[in-house]
Amino acid sequence: MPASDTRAAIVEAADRLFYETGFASTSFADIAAAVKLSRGNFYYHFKSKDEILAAVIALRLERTRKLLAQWEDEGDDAEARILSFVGILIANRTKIMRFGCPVGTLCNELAKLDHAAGADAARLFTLFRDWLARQFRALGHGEDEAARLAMHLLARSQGVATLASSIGDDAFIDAEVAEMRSFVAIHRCPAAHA
Amino acid sequence: MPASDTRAAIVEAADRLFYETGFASTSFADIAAAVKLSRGNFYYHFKSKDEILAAVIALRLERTRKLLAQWEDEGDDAEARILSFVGILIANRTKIMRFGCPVGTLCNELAKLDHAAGADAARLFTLFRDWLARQFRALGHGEDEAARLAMHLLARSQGVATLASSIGDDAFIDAEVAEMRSFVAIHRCPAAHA
DNA sequence: GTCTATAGGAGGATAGAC
DNA sequence: GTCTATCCTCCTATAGAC
Repeated sequence: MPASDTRAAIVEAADRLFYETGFASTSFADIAAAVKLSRGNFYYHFKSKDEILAAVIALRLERTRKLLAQWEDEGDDAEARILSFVGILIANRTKIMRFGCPVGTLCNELAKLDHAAGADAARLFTLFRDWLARQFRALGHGEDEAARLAMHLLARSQGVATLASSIGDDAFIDAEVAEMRSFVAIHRCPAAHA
Repeated sequence: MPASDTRAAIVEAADRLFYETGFASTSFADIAAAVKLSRGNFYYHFKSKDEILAAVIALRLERTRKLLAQWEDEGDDAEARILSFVGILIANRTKIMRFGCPVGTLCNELAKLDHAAGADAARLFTLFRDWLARQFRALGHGEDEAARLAMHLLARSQGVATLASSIGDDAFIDAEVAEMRSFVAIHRCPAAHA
């Protein structure tokens, strides 16, 4: 197999394992086993665990950018685009209920490890934040208000993910998503709530 | 030193370390060093890491019950009591910005480890949830609505904690707490938003 | 109740054959 | 590019002296 394919398979497996079992608790042996590679050969592709983490974060950043670009294309208007964001709680509900949000849980873990990559992982959040802020701007909100609304929506989706995976109440996600949708509807027109 | 004192010191140190560096990343040696105890002696008090975790969760449950009872005593009315809950984001802001919420991050970690104690840790959440629900009931809300409002407020505080520790924007906490306070004010009277 | 010493194993990382 | 073999460190856990 070409090196780039093996490398991609490693990053893919690490991405999944870091999400499902955590960064600290995932060993080289776990990743090697997932891609059916010997531990020794592993180091031909990655010199350290931090290097794999960097690659995983880079992969997630790239995928997030593509996802946001896709929502940008598909959404008829800014409101529809924001609702695409809200919808990931429903689309990914099964995994979220088991493992929480991939972004939030990784950031939490890296913060506790005092890991240098924590700042890079947080860029996943700012990607969503800035994109959401642009959508609220498009709805007619001022710059500061749009930024606030973006952070607010991001925080709410995070809270839902954490509680859903902790308490595991299925109806809770539906209720919160419904509330978030009406929140978006209310903020469709800046004049309506000023 | 009596065994109970040493034991209490161990649980105290483990509580802090599990919060600040995570459960999986905290070793026996770390805890032993924190209480200035040899690793060997450690096993006189606790047979396994899971036993310490159980003790830490029990300690947190006990402290949470006391905290809720205190808020119950101090708050003049249900609204004031709910605002005590909202206020922990301000009171603990420094630690939250560095390590997130002690409850949420522990539950996240145990979920990924598929650890049996995850259910016990989640009881920390349900303690807050049930207490909040009772306060909303006291404000005149129906049982289902009170439960929903409780989960909603819990989710929002979780989201704020996660984003605050990830992105680290200081003004964000203030803004969100202000919004939560007005949310509570709006739901002071069920008739006002029915 | 506390210590030192140590067993046994897992994890990160490297060397060198093929 | 992939393998096996190996080193070293750190961790959980135990044994036994004091």
